[in-house]
Amino acid sequence: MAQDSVGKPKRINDPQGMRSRILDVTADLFQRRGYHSTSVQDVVQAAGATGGALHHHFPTKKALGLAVIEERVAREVNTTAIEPVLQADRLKTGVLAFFSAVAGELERNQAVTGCPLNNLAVELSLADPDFRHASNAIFQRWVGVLAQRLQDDDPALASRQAGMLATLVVAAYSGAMAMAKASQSALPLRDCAVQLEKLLP
Amino acid sequence: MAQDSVGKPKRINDPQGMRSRILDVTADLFQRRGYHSTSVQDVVQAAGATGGALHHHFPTKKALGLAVIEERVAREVNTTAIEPVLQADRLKTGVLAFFSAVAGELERNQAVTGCPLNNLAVELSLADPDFRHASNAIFQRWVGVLAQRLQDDDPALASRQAGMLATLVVAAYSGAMAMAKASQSALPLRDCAVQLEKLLP
DNA sequence: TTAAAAACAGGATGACCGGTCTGTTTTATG
DNA sequence: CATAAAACAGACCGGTCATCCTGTTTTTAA
Repeated sequence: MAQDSVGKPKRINDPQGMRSRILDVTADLFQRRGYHSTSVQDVVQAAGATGGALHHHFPTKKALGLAVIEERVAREVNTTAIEPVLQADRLKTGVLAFFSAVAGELERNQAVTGCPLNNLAVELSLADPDFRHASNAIFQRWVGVLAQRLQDDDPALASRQAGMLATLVVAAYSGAMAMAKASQSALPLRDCAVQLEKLLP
Repeated sequence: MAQDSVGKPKRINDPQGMRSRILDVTADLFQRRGYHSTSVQDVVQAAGATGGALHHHFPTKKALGLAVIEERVAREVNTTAIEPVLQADRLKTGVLAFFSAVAGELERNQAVTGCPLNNLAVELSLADPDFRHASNAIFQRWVGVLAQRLQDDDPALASRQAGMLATLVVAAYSGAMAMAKASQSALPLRDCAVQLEKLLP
């Protein structure tokens, strides 16, 4: 019952937690509505924060968007698209598992919100060079890792060829997600997976 | 010198021309900046029109966006992506020519603005069901035409298989254009074309 | 010829946007 | 304990946004 003698603080300063929470809810809002349709007010409300707190951690909306891309989108691409592929016995197995996993999740959910990287890259690449570079860096890393894995699987595979194959995998996924978003169906993803299976070594 | 006896009209009413001009400049603005970053003021200025004229032809921004998708984007997909494929001797030839033509144009221009259908589909599919349906209809028609052409080329090809191949072609193109937009390079497009060549019959 | 509708003109409006600003509380530092 | 910096609170502001509104001109149709 008795309070600590120092009294209850009216506020708990948790800079890391606050910043992380803001990034989380912003990434979620961006995913569902996009960058331009999400206002900083929306973020403040959804995060249960204040304008002052938001401005302290992210002085501009652009800084917030950049942080979302570099810290949240990059992380999600890493955990959902890159790591599973690296852990599989072969790239082909991993890629197909990745496509299947995403398609399964889309079918479980009621709405297809698309690929976060693709969504923001398409919306923001021309709006600002910084956004473009941040998006492109993730694409490049993604393709690079897949290409490297292809060469690890088969050392005889030419580097150029591995890069082109990896590019197709990422492009097919991004495009299929755009089509899935428009059709609200996981079918494009599954269709592409079937075809990629025939092409990948 | 002398004016016509009926006098010079202060204004020329050209409803079709005005509507068409508005759609043209709006499609261009959407392509470069996207839907939400384009204001109706921007459209009015770029079209050399007035708020009244714009509101007369398109009472809301949504109506304008819908018309752009249904009349301009659909037309562009048709002329640049569908017709060349139908006119080629085989789908494979047409698809490769299409990829190559787009890549060539990207390399000639200084900026890669992406695929108009993909741009708007990704930005607007979740914003409004009407936008989504309009985008999806174009995707569906595109895939449908390619699949039909595949079956025409080879009557032995299963319908399901043709549909999946067509989906991959469209997805690879859309995704490659997103990557091209982020990297400001036509390379993703060329890479995907090389890989598709190996897969297409 | 005349009435009505269509095609425009252009200003007004209220909501909302991102950014700023001042002030208060908490925490780190010496 | 003292002091400064960091972390947050919350109001405020100028600008922009999409839409609406009232007129005026042109065209159609009767």
